[in-house]
Amino acid sequence: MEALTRKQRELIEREDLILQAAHDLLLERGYHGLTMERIAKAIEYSKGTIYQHFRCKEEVISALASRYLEKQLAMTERAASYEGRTRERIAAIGEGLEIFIRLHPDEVRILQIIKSETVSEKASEECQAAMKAVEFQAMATVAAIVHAAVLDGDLELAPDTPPEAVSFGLWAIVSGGHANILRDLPFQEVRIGDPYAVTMNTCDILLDGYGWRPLSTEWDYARTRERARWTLFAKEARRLCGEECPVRAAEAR
Amino acid sequence: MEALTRKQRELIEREDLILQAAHDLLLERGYHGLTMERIAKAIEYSKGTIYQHFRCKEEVISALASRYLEKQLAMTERAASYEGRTRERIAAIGEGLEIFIRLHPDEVRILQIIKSETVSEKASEECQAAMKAVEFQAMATVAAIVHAAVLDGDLELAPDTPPEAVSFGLWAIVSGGHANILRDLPFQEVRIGDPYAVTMNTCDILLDGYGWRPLSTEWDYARTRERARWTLFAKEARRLCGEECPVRAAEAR
DNA sequence: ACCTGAACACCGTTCAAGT
DNA sequence: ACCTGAACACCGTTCAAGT
Repeated sequence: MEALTRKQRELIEREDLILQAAHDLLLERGYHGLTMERIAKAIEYSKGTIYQHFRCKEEVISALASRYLEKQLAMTERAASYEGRTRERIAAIGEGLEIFIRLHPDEVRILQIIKSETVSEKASEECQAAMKAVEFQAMATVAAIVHAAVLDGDLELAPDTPPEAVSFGLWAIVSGGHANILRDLPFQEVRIGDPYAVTMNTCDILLDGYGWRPLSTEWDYARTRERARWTLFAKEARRLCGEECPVRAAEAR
Repeated sequence: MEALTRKQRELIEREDLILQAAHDLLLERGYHGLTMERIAKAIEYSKGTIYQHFRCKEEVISALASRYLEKQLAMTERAASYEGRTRERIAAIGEGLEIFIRLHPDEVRILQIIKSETVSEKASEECQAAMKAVEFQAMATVAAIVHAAVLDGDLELAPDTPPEAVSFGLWAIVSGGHANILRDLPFQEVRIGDPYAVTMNTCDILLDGYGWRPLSTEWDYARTRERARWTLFAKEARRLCGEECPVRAAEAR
């Protein structure tokens, strides 16, 4: 329960330096271009020092990924607190995730690097377990809302369908969709102008399929998202956009 | 238009050897355990010889992935030929993909390794373009069925929804779902007994959401899948299962 | 003409020596 | 007590020498 010693603060600071350098290298030069030597040079310490913080290169990347996952989880939980109908809260989470990936495509890309076995095969069990725990937390948050919807009577689930099946489906759409988006396939060629919007829309249609009321034909979830965007994620949203931002519109007046 | 020379046949055969060895190593020892030295030893040629076939290690893996993608595409196209309503053909494709991943989880795992930038960042442009082309072909096959459904009147799409948006959604569910399945998360803990079944069911619900007739409440798509399984994928299905196989059931009589 | 494996460059990881 | 960087092991890639 002590305050941190100067030494401890320095250690934390240095860890931040390492992770920041790793992030930059990973994006500039890719997985193979990220080397311990280059991290060391960037932070002006020797290679050996990095090993006081991390057991191996892959655990550096894992640590980065854990950070981003936690950021993502924080946004999800903030979104889950949206005040409104259960299905609106799901829409708010979707909005949060979309803002996150649009704002930090780099970090999502790093998350995908880490999820591939290429990296995880060398990271320690603890590291991986920690990451999976964060993901499960996010799934649980969504499942709790599904459960609430059932209790509210807004949603009826078949007896063999646990609430987690719904969150599994949403998660598959979002993670699968974003994975494909980041590989920048030529979407325009197939008339998919905005793959983010298509991903969100797919979630809406899925929940319509489940009969989760109010259906997207009876309720304007685009409005819900917009509201969530400016009540819960105003800071992030402002960083993200130009014209469509009410704050700038107000300034223009 | 010549028949292949003996030399050419030998080259092809050796390429098969290399890929087989790479496959085994990748699964036994992972990406970092796959080395050119070990491939060379396995095929009883020297390291240098491998470079007559492939430009670098990552292209060996790419070649493997291309093979598996083509196998997957072949199954998809076979499934697309299912005789029945448009939505049944989609169900048949789902069945084909499920059989594929159940039968060759290793190959799907390798596909995911290759899709991560870790590997693709070092593979050549041609290699990557070839892979993306195969994936797009699969998307196009599905989109064509969606289009046929619209023409049939079984499906109405909003004016801003191209058929590809539907195939994008299905693809996201299947690839996202399977990616999560292969990371073997503790699904039982959240009452998801069979994540494959949940993935397929999510696709059904999505198409219900789109209002693609007949809805899954009006038609028994489990039966459609079963029929597709035994008319189109009998060989694969037999390799896959024990009891539920009609052929064995017939033998038991 | 084709194959080999020594040689090279590079990288992750360790640890004896230095402060 | 902490940091350094030389040293080591290993791997991808090349290419001169061999058949």
